Amino acid sequence: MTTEINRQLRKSGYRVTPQRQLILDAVCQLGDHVTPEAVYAQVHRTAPTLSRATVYRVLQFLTEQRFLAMVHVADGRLVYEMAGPEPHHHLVCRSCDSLLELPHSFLRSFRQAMDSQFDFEIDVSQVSFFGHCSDCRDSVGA
Amino acid sequence: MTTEINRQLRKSGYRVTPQRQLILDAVCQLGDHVTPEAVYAQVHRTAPTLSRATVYRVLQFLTEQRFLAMVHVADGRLVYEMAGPEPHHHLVCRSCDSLLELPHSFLRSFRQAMDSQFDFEIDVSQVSFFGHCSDCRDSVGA
DNA sequence: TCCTCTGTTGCAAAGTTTTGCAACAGAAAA
DNA sequence: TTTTCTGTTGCAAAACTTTGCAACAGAGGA
Repeated sequence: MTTEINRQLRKSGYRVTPQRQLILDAVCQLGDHVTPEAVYAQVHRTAPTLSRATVYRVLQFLTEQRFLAMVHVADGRLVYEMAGPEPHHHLVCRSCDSLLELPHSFLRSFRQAMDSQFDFEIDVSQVSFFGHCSDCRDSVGA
Repeated sequence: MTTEINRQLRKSGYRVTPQRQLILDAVCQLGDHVTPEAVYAQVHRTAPTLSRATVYRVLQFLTEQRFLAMVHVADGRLVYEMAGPEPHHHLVCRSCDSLLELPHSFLRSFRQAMDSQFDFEIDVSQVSFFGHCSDCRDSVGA
C-alpha cells in the first residue's frame, strides 16, 4: 500500500525518506483521526531523533499530496487520516467529540448549488460539520 | 449595543468586568474576523496588564454566551466576529484566504436532511467550507 | 458593616504548532 | 568519481494556546 505512495512520490520528484515512511506507517497503524502528537509519540519509539517539526511538516506535505486527509475537529484542532479513493466528510459532535462519517454523495448536490450560485468550488477532501449527535442532542439545551 | 449585552450577562449571573468590556469593544472596532492576537494587541494599548490568557478565555466565554461567533479559517485557525441576530456561514478560500458569507437560508434544507437522515443536529452558528473562490479557482490545478 | 461565596483575573508554566537556518542526502550532471 | 543542485531534516527559538493556582472583586446574606 505504501509502496504505491512511494512510487507516486518519486514520480512527482519528491524523495521517499525514512522519516516519511515512518510517519505514514504510524498513521496507518494508529487508524483514523490521529493527532500530530500521537504520530510523534509513535515514531519517537523507533526513531527518537525524529523531531516534532518534521512530523508536522510531513503531515502537511502528505496532505498536500493527497495521501492523507486533514480533518477539522472541535475548536480548531486538526487530526489526520489516510485518504481513501472516495472522499468523505465528518459530523463532529461538540459534546462527546465523536465523529460520524458522511458519504460524499450526500454533499454532491449541495456542492453544485454552491458552485453555481456563488462561483465557489468546495474542497471536497475536507468538510466538517459541528453539532450534536443523536446521543447528545437530547441532553443539551436546544 | 454592548449595554444590552451587559444587561444579559448580569441577568445570567455573570459579571461585567472591565476586561470583558475592553475585549468586546476591541472585537467591535476591529471588525469581522479578528484573531485573538489582534484583540490582545488592541486591548494591550489601553490595558497593558490584561493578559493573553484572559483574552483567550473571554473570547471563548463570549462565544458560549452567543455574543460572539467563532469562525474556522484555513488550517485550523480560529477568528471571531460579533454574532448577528441571524447566523451566517463562510466560504473560506484556501488560496487567498478571503471569506465569503453564506446566508443561513442556503443551509436550511441541507440541515434538515442531515437531521432526518443522520439524526445529527448541525450547530448553525459555525459552518465553514474550504475551497477556492471565483478569482482563484482558475489559477489552481483542477 | 462584615462575612462568605463564587466568578474572574494575572501570572507562570506547560503544551502545541510554526519558522529560520545550517547541515545533510540523494539525484543528475560533469 | 566528483561536483552541484535542491529537497529534506534537526535543532533551537519563536509564536500561539491552554491550564493550574493563588489572589482579587462583587453580590448577597448575616
